[in-house]
Amino acid sequence: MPELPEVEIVRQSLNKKIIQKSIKKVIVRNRNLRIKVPQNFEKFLENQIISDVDRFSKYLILFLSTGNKLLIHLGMSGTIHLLKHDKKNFLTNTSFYNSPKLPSKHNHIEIFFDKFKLVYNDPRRFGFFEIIKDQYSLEKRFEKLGPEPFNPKFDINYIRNNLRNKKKNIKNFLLDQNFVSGIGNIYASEILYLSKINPNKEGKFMDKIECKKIFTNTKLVLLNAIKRGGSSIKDFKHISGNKGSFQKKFKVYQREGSRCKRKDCEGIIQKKNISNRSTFFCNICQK
DNA sequence: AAGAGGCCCTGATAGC
DNA sequence: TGCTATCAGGGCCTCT
Repeated sequence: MPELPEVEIVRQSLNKKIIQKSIKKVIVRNRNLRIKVPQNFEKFLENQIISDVDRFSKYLILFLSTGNKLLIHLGMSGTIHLLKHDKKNFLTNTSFYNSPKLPSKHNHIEIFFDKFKLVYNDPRRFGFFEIIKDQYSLEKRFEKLGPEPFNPKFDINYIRNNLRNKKKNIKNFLLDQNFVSGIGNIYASEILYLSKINPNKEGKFMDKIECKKIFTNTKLVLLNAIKRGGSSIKDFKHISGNKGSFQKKFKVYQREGSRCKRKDCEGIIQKKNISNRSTFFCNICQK
């Protein structure tokens, strides 16, 4: 589900609600996430105050008063919800408000604050919660990841130098988190459409102008998605249950068989598997 | 070493 | 109705 824009929307909404709040209680119902939730996970969180909520790429980072950090990844199907809880009973975990928007299954982790609780729901369990001890370990954790598209390091020369002599196609480059981090399967197709570049184009055949388009449109697509509250394809995104609207702006994603949206183009949007991920592109204007 | 493919997991949907 | 197959927004590991 969540690419950089969706995770950024979650960060913003969490930031408003949980900063300076104290964690009263943590309940883990299923430890078998992508990374096993350790037995002592709860003790790292209980009685901690959240000092900040940050994001890198598709990762959320909650800063705790001890200096520990809680790293959260939503995987494919993870969602975070904030719900009121019955204060009298929350320690016994019996009587809760149940938001109609919150699925009844797969609520793996619940973090209780004074007046509400954070619920992590994730049917496929590709997401994870991980305690990171300090800033150094955090940097270590991310050291192999490439820069975000907004990082000045991600410039035209960086792109050109990485693509040079490479057989790997540009779609796979955009999905490669060690090259640039934060782009996922939806926005990769959208970026290539805006750039008029065929997703199968090999890195070594990308000229300077095309690299410049990648540089510009990567930021453009992600920023527009953030502005619109992200894309809600299947699940809801926001902690409130509200949906983003960027999916209405998709030029190619899930539009196979439809006409290309460029005024002067007669093309039809194609769907093709590239490295087992569905890829959408115009058969005429993406060269 | 680079790059392709398998795999982790559940649920929704399509087709028979 | 109830099977089976396919696909889904991610990323790590293995194999060639």
